[in-house]
Amino acid sequence: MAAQRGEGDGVVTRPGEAPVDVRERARAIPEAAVARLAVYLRVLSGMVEQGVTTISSEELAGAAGVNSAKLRKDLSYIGSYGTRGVGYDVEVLVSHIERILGLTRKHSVAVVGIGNLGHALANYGGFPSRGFPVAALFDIDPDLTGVPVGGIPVNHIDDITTVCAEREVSIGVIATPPQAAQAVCDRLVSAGVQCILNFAPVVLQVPDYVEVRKVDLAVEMQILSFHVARRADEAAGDVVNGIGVDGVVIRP
Amino acid sequence: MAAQRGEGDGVVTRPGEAPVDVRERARAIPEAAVARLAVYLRVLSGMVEQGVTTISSEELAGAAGVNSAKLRKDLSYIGSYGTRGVGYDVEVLVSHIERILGLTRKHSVAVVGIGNLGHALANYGGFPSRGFPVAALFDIDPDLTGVPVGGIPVNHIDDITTVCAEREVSIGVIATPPQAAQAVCDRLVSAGVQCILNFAPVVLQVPDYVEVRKVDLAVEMQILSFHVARRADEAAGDVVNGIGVDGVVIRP
DNA sequence: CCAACTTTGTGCAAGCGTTCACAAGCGGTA
DNA sequence: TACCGCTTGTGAACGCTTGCACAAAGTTGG
Repeated sequence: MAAQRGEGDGVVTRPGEAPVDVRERARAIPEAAVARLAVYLRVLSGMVEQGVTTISSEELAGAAGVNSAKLRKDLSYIGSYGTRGVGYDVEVLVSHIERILGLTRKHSVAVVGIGNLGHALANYGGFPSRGFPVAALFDIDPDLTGVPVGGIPVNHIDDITTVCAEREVSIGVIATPPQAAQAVCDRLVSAGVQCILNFAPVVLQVPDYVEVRKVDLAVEMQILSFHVARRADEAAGDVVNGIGVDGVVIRP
Repeated sequence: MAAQRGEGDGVVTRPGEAPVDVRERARAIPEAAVARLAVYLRVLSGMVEQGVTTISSEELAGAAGVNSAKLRKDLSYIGSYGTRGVGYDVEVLVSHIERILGLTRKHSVAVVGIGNLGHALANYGGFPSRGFPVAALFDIDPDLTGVPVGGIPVNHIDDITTVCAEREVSIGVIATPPQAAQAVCDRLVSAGVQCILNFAPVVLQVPDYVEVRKVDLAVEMQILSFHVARRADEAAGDVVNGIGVDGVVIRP
């Protein structure tokens, strides 16, 4: 445990070759910055297509919807690849972000639960085009077994363990009803899948070494609902109390 | 600006009635806590169905996958509704969280873009059952106009403004291809929609008063990819340096 | 070659959010 | 009633993230 962090151990003490390598760097990147790097990457990919070769932090930040200082700090986590007075070379930046995000390897994806959402995910072009080929589909319904969806035949969930191991699936996507989610998750884990994207509205229990990200539509809606309510209350309440927005007093 | 926060201004100084009301409280709840409240609510709803009447912070925290201290702090933002030595009354907690999240009103939803994802969303049972009735669907394809999806006929996107205003839509969901997203967003905004849930992989430009939340599948996958890569590098690197997981030294 | 201008990379301080630790409060029991 | 054990609610410390502001470093033009 104690040997994991710090700058005085491991890599740095070795004199030869790269002094601070990707691995050491990757470890230090804040989670929040990683999420933004993915956004920058998408924006930059669009730039490449438009033939843009160079971009300043100000421009890129604007396109990504963040503060330029934050953008520069985020990029500084992955190294210094900009040119002062000029900006960043778009292609260089793209390749470095891809490297840091681990996109130089393909990550096979398995989708479990071929309902409405599962269908949408299986057909979603955004996955394969960004290095996430869908390698397997699973459902509990025997009638679906063998039926191709998005070009891939559906397997039965009893075969998750074998098929996932066989096809070297590294990311499992759970799009099942909530009741089935934990059981599916357990199977994925026992198949060696270490990363899970969970669309089912349940809190999954997994071993420490498994990374879970969840997308919960109901939660997203409720957060929006909160803002609607807050706004309505603010408008009503502020006037009632004789105080308008920004503390401006409203005469009765 | 300066009059917005603090405890010595506005509401608190008024002696009568409720001393600190919902409005003032809602404003102070951190965004992160709001997201968790929605999760607590779902867990609690499950508890109600199981007939559980009382629950401790420790139990609820476990079920929601968070630290119990964090849970208590989150609940403290909405008021003190627990009983020391006992725990929380499940139903009381549910009704207070619903009130804070603004779920006492119905929030009509419009889904724009009836492709794979749009279909899935239109048919998603989780929306109406949690107080988010789907009131309108839109697509650019004239062939889809009038066709019912999930019981609701699809309208053409040219009619967004009128239909949304008419049906009092408060939340817009964008499930279009990225190219169309900004234009659709602009229409929703001009229809008076103040909250948007965006599935398109673009950064939307909106006025300050509009709340946007985005769900970006590619970004989620890339974050997972980052963790896969980091883990692989760690394992490889640590062994190369003669140091295994948890700092255990591996003899050569 | 120098000066003026542009843009990066980063030290630092402020702001949030999380976690700890414990006093305060409640129910049960003798 | 007085005590005991349990659980909440919260002040305070800590750590992560953000935003500012500026030195460093590069380019361009003369």
